[in-house]
Amino acid sequence: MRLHSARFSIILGAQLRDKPARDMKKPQTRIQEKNTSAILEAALDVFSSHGFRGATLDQIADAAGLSKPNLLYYFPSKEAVHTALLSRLLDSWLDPLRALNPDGRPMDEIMAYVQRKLELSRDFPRESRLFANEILQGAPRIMAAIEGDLKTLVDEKAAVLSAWMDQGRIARLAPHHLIFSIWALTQHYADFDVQVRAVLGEGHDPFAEGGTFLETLFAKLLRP
Amino acid sequence: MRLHSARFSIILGAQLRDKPARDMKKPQTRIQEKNTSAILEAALDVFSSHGFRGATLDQIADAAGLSKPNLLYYFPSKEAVHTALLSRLLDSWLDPLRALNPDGRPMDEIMAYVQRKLELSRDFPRESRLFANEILQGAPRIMAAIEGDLKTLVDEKAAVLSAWMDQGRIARLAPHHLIFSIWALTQHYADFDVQVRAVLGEGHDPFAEGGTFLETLFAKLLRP
DNA sequence: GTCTATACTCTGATAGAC
DNA sequence: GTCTATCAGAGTATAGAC
Repeated sequence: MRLHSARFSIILGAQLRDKPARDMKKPQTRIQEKNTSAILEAALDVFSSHGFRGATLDQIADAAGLSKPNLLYYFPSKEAVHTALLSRLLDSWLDPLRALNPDGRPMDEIMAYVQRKLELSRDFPRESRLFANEILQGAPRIMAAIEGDLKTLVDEKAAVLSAWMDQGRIARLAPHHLIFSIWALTQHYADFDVQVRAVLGEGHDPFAEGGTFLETLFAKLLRP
Repeated sequence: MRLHSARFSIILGAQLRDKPARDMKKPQTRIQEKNTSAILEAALDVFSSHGFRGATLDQIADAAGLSKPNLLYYFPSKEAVHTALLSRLLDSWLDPLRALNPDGRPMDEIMAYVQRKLELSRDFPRESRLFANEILQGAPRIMAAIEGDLKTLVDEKAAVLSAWMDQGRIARLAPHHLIFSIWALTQHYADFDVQVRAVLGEGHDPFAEGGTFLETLFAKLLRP
């Protein structure tokens, strides 16, 4: 499976960076816009590598090139920064699954989904780890969205997969677990990146090799 | 795939609980032994659900039924508690892979490994999350072991898999990535437990369903 | 061995000058 | 809008009584 760095990632990248969030002050001047995104960029770095409680406003402010009170001028609290990041992320995170087309060719659609998810892991590993941190810690700030939008979307797409199975166009499998397996396999390359690289050693491109491997895996798995 | 809660888990459970760690004061009296394991039990709870920095000694001491200074009588620092947990964990964590027998029947050996890993996720989810937290945050306190023991063991077992592939006894695949896929798929059920349960809804047993799904997946994947 | 008291640092957040 | 100064609380760790 060839991962293209092209159109899809660029579009999603723009979404991940620019989509306004609910708890964010609406940017008005150019300076405000610049500072706000500097804060979110820095916060993504810090939250994704230390978790919510492990991250400090000092670290974020430093990385954003602002003073701590100045950061708190843009966001009312640490929690608000985190929420702003998560709410921007979740929506974009679901787009690849939304794009799974019930009228497409089953194999192509699923393979494209796997590929898009792997691209997300490759191009937005910090976002993946931010999400993983949140889930790992019990999803205290995101549970509603998971039980709501996420579950709704997954149920809908699981029904699509199930229909394809009924028609004998792909192998019969538990559709929800098929989706979990795509998440697990693709996100592993982002979330466990340091372990993957350490175990593979020098001279490997985990994402390229992973892409090939996953293409084979799902081809064999889905063949009716 | 039927997950048995029996012998294997009990043995590993004992290891995870009782194996002495390097940075731990050697228990001597019965009281010391009891307090030390109460601390480690409590620390596992807290570290696995909040990460290293997110965990506090207050929480751990409370959960262990001790005062904070008393906790610090048994372990010299927060870091020491964490290290004690991790070093006990890592060794036991690798046992299932060690047990992969080069002289066994390839399919049986790999399936047994998958099953054991899934049992670990089911029976020791906190340990899995402790490990995931550590890797996610860049493995600052465990990198040496990953580049050392873990890599050595994986390389060794990858060679076994590769030999089986050469003999045509299982399908040809990138052996390291095959191992990653087992880790990713089985650990997902522990690490993303709240998401899996929220998406599945009521009335599901994620681990039982996952066991069946993974058995099918690897049967199809490995068939020559 | 265990506790109370406390030292000292870090952290999130606010006040108020400019 | 941005900064310095600062507060109150939480955090790790230690001293010292018992």
